[in-house]
Amino acid sequence: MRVTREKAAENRERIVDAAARLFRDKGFDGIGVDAIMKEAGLTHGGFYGHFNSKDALMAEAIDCAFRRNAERQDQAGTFGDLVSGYLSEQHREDRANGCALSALGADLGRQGPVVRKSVTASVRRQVDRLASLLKGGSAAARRRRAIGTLAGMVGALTLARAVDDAALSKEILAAAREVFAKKSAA
Amino acid sequence: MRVTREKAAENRERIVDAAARLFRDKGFDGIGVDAIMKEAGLTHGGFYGHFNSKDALMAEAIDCAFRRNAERQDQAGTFGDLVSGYLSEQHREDRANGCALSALGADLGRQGPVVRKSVTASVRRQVDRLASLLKGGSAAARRRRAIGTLAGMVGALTLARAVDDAALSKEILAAAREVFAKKSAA
DNA sequence: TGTACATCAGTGAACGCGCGTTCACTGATGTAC
DNA sequence: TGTACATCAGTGAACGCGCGTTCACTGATGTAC
Repeated sequence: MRVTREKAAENRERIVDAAARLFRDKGFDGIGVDAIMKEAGLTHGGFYGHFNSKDALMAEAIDCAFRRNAERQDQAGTFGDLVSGYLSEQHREDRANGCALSALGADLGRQGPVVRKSVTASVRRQVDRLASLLKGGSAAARRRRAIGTLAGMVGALTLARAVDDAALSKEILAAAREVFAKKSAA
Repeated sequence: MRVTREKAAENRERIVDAAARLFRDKGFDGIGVDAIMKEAGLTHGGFYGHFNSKDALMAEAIDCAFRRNAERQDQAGTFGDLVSGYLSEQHREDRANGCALSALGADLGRQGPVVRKSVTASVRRQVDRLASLLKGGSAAARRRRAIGTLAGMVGALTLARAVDDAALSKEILAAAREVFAKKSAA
């Protein structure tokens, strides 16, 4: 049953959107084309009318995830707000809509060139954004501190999610907020 | 062909050892029982004489990986040495023998209770170790800084491996060393 | 505007491969005498 | 110490399932007149 071109384009978007969430939630290997299509309200057979492969979807999905998060961060005000929001328990619980770097972590380094390129662009963007919110010190020092902060954010969230003890998880986030979100001198 | 009990125990160790390296290198889903057994010099059929499931091996393998790294770190001298070593390009290249937290990252949070428990114990141990190497400030402040440092280490290595640009990867490690390895006041 | 036909988005069955797991078998080891 | 038998670590074929991918088909949309 053919649908309008408009509707088809909307379906495509829904697939990418579902994939962006499901990949972050379950990992690239934790979710199949079948489940993604079902989540998008379609059947799996139509998948290859929209994408060449699961890999191609992974690339688009991660791009989508990065774009969404970038838009959201554009709203967050200060350096401290951005870092604290990232290191919140809410973000820890919401892998599906959170930062793709911490949701997919080490697996990103094992992906193909298209995904890696997207990751690299996103890391650059996030470093620039953090650096732009810092004051004081040389530009080089601000950039160094931005990199360290991004690393701390990604690492702390990863650890807070990996650990099976609620108190320790909470402590990790709180300590990281203390260390990274404070506007101490650069 | 039966082998001596001694040889069988040694074979078991070789399986765990191979798994510990291969899982870190390729990810839990990136390597199969077949390949692990081959790496250990055996055929896949014998696997279930040693382990109940691939999951059971994952738990033992990650435990083994953590133990090895803990032993190695017992030798590293100062706080700065430990952090700099972790944030070295050599460590970045050697996923298979490096830190399991950064090698498996977000996937750890999706594992079963046995793996998670092992991860939690390792995180605790590493935080304690880092805190014990810090001087100055209250015990609580040292612990906070230890947590922040561990997060920064894991995050920076993850990012350095995820990025596809050699210069940026190098810069991330260098910046993280600058931010985290320096013995600035707590 | 209406009709006839071509197009093509989506469906659902099927394919093929990889992988975790099982099993009958082998033959060297371990044990009982 | 030597012999006979039971045990069991490892082998390799096979099973079954899931998953990425393909394909013939459907029927509504888009287009040509």
